[in-house]
Amino acid sequence: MRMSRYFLPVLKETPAEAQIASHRLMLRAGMVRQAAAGIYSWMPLGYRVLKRIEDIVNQEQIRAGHIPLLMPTLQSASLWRESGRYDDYGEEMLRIKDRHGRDLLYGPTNEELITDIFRSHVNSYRDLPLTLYHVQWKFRDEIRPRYGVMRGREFLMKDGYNFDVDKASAIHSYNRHMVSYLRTYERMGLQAIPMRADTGPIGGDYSHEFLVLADTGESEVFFDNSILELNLDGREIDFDSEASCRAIVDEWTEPYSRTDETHDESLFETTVPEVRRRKSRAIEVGQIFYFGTKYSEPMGATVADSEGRRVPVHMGSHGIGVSRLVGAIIEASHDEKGIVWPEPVAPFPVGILNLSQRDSNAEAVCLSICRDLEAKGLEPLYDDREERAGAKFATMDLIGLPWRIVVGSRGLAKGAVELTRRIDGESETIAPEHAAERIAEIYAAY
RNA sequence: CGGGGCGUGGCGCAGCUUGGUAGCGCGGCGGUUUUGGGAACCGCAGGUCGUUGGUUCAAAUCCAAUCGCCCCGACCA
Repeated sequence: MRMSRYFLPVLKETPAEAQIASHRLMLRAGMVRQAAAGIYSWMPLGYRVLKRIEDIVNQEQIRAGHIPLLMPTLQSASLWRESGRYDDYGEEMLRIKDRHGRDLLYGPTNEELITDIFRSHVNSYRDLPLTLYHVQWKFRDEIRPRYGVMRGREFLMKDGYNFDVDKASAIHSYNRHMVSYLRTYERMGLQAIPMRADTGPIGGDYSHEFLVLADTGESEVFFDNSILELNLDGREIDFDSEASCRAIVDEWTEPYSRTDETHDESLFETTVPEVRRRKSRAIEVGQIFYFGTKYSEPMGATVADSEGRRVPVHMGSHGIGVSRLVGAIIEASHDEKGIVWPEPVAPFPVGILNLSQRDSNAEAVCLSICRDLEAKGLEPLYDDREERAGAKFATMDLIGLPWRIVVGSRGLAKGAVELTRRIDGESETIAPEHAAERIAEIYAAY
């Protein structure tokens, strides 16, 4: 993509409303524009990142055996009256009337809808287990939205729902989700720690939240430092195997890790050696629940078991804050110059800076590198603007592409271009004809 | 919802106390000179001063109402 033809409205100055790094940087990098309090338009660059994250979420869901569908944003109040949550949910739920005076709501979550779908079409234990999910916009009318997309009112969320014939099977679904979530975050370059959580308004017995450490996080967390050493590191996982999922869950839930809601100071002190006790702020980026028959009973979601008896299904729900992750990743990965995208979620894999825009040779070299990259399925962002070097560097640093290739007549005289890594500024000189190959090698690891 | 603050060109702000026909920096457009870390100069364009009503010869400025946004708190993925 030629920057001169792209739409990238970057800001040199910081808009006054931005309080935290991710919000400030998303506005400055032209990723989002606020449309109303807590509601944002996603500009092209931000949209690309959002899609990258959504893609990873989808891939990992499908890998775990979960099935995508798409439910509406607007829902009829009647199902919510059936579950009893129309009144319980409170002011946070945006209520709307249509022209006939019927009560609608902009869904803050989808348990009712999914349960309705399930009960209409699934009747036998033979159809279980089943996990359905979607990635859809939600609305929660927060009293005070803030921190940009980190706590907006409208947000994109992956929410999934598992249906199992009994508790044991539902617990496996719970474990499978935990493992799949760990994989998902790890692929985005994030270290997300599962922590025992309150079940909140959704209800139920089992719940873990996934938290990313960041000074600006809204939660206070307490954990055993040893949990930071855990990683999946691409290990093979059999999501159908209860034992294999449970082993990973055990590994991650063995070290103490809790949010302030569930923190137990004396347990913390007696079970974790002092040198490993850590306290931090963190951002919640996902949560999983097992809630048994909370919705299936009142809503009549039952299946015939192997003896022909109708039993309510055991359910769980699971959420990943897709739009929030964009902010969370920036909180976890930025410096004074701008964003530092991890490769898997970067809006473009590499930026090409032409520092000698009027040198036709430099232009030809840049275009040739672009073609080579595109042939390998990598789309670079080519800064071909009539700008001075400083402005190009500053823009590239701000938008945080993980790699940049600098092409200038000075280097070309020696037959070289410069390849630089955003995170640490480490660079190497390389022949232009090898540049694309080098980038492809780097990205092959992701 | 309680407390505080702010709405002036795309962004950041001054002007308001003490009414007199709107200004600065950045950005944009044209030109010249520049050209490896946010260039310099010249010129130009762009503003119903959030909105409505009131006071006044005259309102960005004073008064009232209203809308929007931000911060602290309670609430939350």
